[in-house]
Amino acid sequence: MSPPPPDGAAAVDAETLLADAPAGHKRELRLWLRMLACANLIEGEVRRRLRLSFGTTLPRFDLLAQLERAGPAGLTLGEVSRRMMVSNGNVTGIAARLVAEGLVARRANPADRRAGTLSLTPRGRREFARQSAAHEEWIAELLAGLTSADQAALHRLLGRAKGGARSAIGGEPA
Amino acid sequence: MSPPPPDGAAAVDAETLLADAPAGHKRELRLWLRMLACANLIEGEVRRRLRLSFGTTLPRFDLLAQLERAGPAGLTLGEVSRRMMVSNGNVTGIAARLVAEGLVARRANPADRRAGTLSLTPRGRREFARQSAAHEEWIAELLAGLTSADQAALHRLLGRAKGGARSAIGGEPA
DNA sequence: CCGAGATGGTTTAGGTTTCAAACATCCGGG
DNA sequence: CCCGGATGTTTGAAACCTAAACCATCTCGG
Repeated sequence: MSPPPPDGAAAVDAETLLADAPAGHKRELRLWLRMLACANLIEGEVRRRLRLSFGTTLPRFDLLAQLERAGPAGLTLGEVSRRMMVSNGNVTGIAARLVAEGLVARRANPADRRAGTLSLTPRGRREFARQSAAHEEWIAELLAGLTSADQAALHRLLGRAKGGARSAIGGEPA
Repeated sequence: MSPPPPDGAAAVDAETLLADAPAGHKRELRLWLRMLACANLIEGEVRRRLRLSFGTTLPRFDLLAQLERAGPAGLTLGEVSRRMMVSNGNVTGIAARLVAEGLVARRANPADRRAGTLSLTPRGRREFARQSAAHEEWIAELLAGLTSADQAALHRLLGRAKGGARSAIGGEPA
């Protein structure tokens, strides 16, 4: 399992990781590493720009997006946690910071005294509108290397990959 | 009893986020959200399995992979940082834990007393071999929904996307 | 009414991550 | 030789993230 690594390459990233796996599933591995590198590249740039342009972070932005999308009724913490696919304890902290910044309001639910409901303040709504517009431009810019047809094909293939992964995760407790 | 990993959640995920953006670059946005969802789905499952099967984490695994690939000469902390595309301060902490666990050796460089060199211990090499084999199987399993042709096409498109993003990042300090 | 379990949230402990600032060391010019 | 800048690493603060333990409340059966 330790092939003498034919050393070389100066500019290396995660993709070069396993240039020569010995046996079977080398192709899948390379595909995965490329997908990961691509997603991390874009995500990192988005995080960087959110920080530089708005002094915020991706989790904050995502939470605001969920509330914007949910409308004036707002969401409970648990609902936000499910939609963002993160742990509930995580949402507690992010929401606390957004409330402290005045972008999100939190009020108690009279019907269920356990649940707190989050919603955007007017300022939060305004701020998210700014951020969201910039975010959309950034993504378009970062994906500008793809033609329309490329985008469609990629979208379709990723859908298939996502479905396969989801069934592999949910279906088989290997 | 906190709900199991926030994966199941039949209802909504990041993709549903912006079902109806008003204006221009909706298509790119949807593509990006799908890519992100797909990568996060797989990455999360890999993290989960690394934790359950080996009691380790993805960054630790990645660092071992870099050292394995680098061969017996090892790498400096800075070189590892560049290859993993993470900050140097980050590598300090991860390496410290791996050294404490006995999987990685750290020795001073007589030629440059600033730089520390990391390399795998025999135990580290053995342990990584186990983890790496399992990891390769997992990836193959998680991507099993794709035919060989799908994989090739996806690989090509992601390469194009990655190149475009890279040039958009490096080229224009917008 | 009352207790058991389910559900919503918070807290705690451990890791990961980044940035910025400090520190250590090397290298080159004067 | 010595000073300044470049380079390698560490440290500290703040945020994020999870899992697990815990608390508060709700719901439902008896």
